[in-house]
Amino acid sequence: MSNCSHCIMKRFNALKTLTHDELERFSDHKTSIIIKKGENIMTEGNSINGLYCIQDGKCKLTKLNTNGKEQIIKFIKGGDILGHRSILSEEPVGLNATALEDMRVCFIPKGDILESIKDNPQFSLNLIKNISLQLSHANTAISQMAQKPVKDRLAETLLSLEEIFGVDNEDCIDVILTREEIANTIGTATESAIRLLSNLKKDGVIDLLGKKIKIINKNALKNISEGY
Amino acid sequence: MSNCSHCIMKRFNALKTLTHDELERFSDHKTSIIIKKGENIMTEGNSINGLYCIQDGKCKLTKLNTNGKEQIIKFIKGGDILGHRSILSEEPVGLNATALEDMRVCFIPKGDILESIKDNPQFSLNLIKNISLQLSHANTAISQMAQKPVKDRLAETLLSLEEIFGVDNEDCIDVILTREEIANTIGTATESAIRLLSNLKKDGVIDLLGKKIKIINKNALKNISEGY
DNA sequence: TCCTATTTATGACAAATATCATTTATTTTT
DNA sequence: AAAAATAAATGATATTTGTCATAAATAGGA
Repeated sequence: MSNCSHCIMKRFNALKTLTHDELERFSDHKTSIIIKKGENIMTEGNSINGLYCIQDGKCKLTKLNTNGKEQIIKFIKGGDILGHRSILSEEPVGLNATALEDMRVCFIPKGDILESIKDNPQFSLNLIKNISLQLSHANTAISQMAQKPVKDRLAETLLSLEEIFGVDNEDCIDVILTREEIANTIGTATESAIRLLSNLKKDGVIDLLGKKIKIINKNALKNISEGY
Repeated sequence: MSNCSHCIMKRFNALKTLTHDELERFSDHKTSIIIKKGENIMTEGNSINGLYCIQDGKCKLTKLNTNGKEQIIKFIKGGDILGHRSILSEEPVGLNATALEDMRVCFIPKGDILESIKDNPQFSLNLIKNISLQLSHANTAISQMAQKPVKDRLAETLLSLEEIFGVDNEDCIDVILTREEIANTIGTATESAIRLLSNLKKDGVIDLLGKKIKIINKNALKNISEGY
């Protein structure tokens, strides 16, 4: 099994402040998991007893509404970590993490994480910063959901998806989402999302190649996202 | 000037884990401030060099949208703290904190807070829990903004306002908000908020006494907030 | 206390968005 | 490769929500 000391994860996030000894301890206790597309890494309301390091693959963090609708809160990719909020706050997981494609994930038991939090102030500070940043993004999202029309939110979401996942060799946003998932991200009906995507294509702002989306005019998209 | 050791604040929040010595240190360095209705305690984008303890009074945390609209993210009252997120994440303040009425606030310099964070793991853990809880609430808010109609969100907000501020001696929700502020909380036009409030009154679910709002049928309101 | 400014309220209408129905395209299964 | 299932696209229509206009009520200042 691979060793945490050499893992790409430690280039990212809070993990980069871990010492060699801490990484060795993680290595000894970690388990590697394969999550198939559509499966959950974590499930809303469940308790969790460790930290997940995403080696490879993408997932969506969702919340099920009282009306049965799924809201996508955030996207996660290789190099991200999951579960630290729940460990720190000692509360159940608040979101579902569902694989958008097959994933490789490492699980590090809670005990090891807590030990590093106790011993390594820089590590815990970085975890706090991570959560703070998420809160800051969430507040922005509340504001935009509440006050921007669907078209603006779609434009914003497309820009943000390209930001997060980058582009493939055909310059398409490098993530495969159904139209329903896009709708569940911006908070609208699937048909509305489809219609607005078609309009953006007609206006030459984006191109649609099956499920793949290519941003053609990023400036136009930025303007739309700001209501122009 | 009053002493932190005897302050009501230490019954609440993260501050309850502070030692007597820490509180004495806070006492020596703290300043008391009066914030007049309409004034800002903190302003979006500004940096901050301490923690605010709300002794008395209410304020709103808002975000100004690119389209110039104000979104109310959260309400704050006596016993709450402000600014800890910014201190921990070493980032500018993300929200405006504007007094809804005259307020008494204590300011504790950043240095003292950071010292306690370093020395007192329980204190920093409680700060983290506070931020985590806020994140959890924010995610719920995103989901509801995105997927619930305005009427449901209004019902939800009224229940939540009563939860936060309690009721006065006439059983009215104990906070004075303009209709515009209510609209900016649920993310709708002022006229829409007014209309829906009128409807709720007509249906006997709430009563409107000037700016004061009394919840008459809490169950009906709960049902509305869940889409029934 | 009166005057003025702001806030609340309500109607009329316009725009945005959702829902339903149907067709076409794509993916998955057999 | 064909059949079945799922997803995407689009039109028609209903509903929700926003905007503008105006009147009534309330609050704040001279």
